[in-house]
Amino acid sequence: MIVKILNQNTIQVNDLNQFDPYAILHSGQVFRYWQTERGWLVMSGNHWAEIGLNSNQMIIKCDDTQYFYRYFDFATDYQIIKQNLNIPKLQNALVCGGGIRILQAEFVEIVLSFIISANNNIKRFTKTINAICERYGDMTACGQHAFPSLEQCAMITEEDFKQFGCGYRAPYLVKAIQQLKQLDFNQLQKLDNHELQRILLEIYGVGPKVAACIMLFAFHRLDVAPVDTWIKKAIAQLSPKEQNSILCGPYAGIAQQYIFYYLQHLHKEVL
DNA sequence: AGCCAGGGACATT
DNA sequence: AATGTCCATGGC
Repeated sequence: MIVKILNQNTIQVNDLNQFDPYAILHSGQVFRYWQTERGWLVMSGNHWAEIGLNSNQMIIKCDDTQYFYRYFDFATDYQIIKQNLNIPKLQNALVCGGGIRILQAEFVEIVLSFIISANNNIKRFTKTINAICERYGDMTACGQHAFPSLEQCAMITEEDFKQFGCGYRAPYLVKAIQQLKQLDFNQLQKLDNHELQRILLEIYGVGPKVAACIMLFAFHRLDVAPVDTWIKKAIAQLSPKEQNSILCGPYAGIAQQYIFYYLQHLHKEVL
C-alpha cells in the first residue's frame, strides 16, 4: 500500500518513491500551497492538508482523509505507470519528477485558475488567485482562505477581477462563472474525452490548452496532455514519432507533467 | 528595456 | 481549416 489511513485526520505515506510533495506542488497543477516549518500546506477548494515529516515518517494531517485520498490519487500505483512510460527521451524527466502524482482538484477552482493562467506566468497569477481567495473565500481552520464557492464567485465583478490583476481575462471570468452554474461536474464525468472537451471549449476563456488542463487536473483524464509554450519548445526538437510517443497514449498527461516539471526545475537551477 | 508567461477571442484569408 | 493580431501586466 502506498499509504495507510491512521485516523480521520491523518494519512501515513509509506512509498516515497511515488509521492514527492515538492515535485507535485511545483508541477503546475495547483497553485494554493505554502511552505511551513515541517513541510507544505495545501488548499483545495475549502479543504486543507499539511504534509510533513513526523519522526522520520511522511504524514499528511488534513480536514478530511477521504477527500485527500482521492485528491492525491492514492488508489493509483504510479510505479506501474512509470514502468509503462519507457520512452527513452523521457527518462531524465522521469528521474527528476518520479514522485509526481496527478491530483484530482476542484472543477471550479481549476477552470478559473487556468483561465487566469492564460498567457500569464505562474508567479504572477498565483498572486492573483490568492488575492481573490483572501477577499472572497471563507477563512478556514488552517489559517488560509478557501477558494470561493461558485456562489461567492458569482458576486465578483469584472472591475474586481481587474483590480486583482486579471487584466483582459476579467470579462472571461465573469461569463465563465455564469456558464459554470449551468454545468454539473457529476454529469460531465460521464462524458468521453471528445464530448467533454466540446463542452469545456464552450466556456468563455477556455481554449484547447486550458480545456486539456481541466480534463487532466479536475477530471483525471490521464491520457490528455496540455501543450503550453514550455512543452511546445521542448518537443519541437523531437521527431514526429517521438512527439507522438509522448503526447499520445494512455498516460500522455502524466508524461507531459514529468516534462513540464523537469523544465521548470532546470529553469530554476539556471537562475 | 524588452521579452516572456501552463493562450484565447476574434477577424481575415 | 489555417493563420494573424491583439490583449493587461508583472517577473525577469
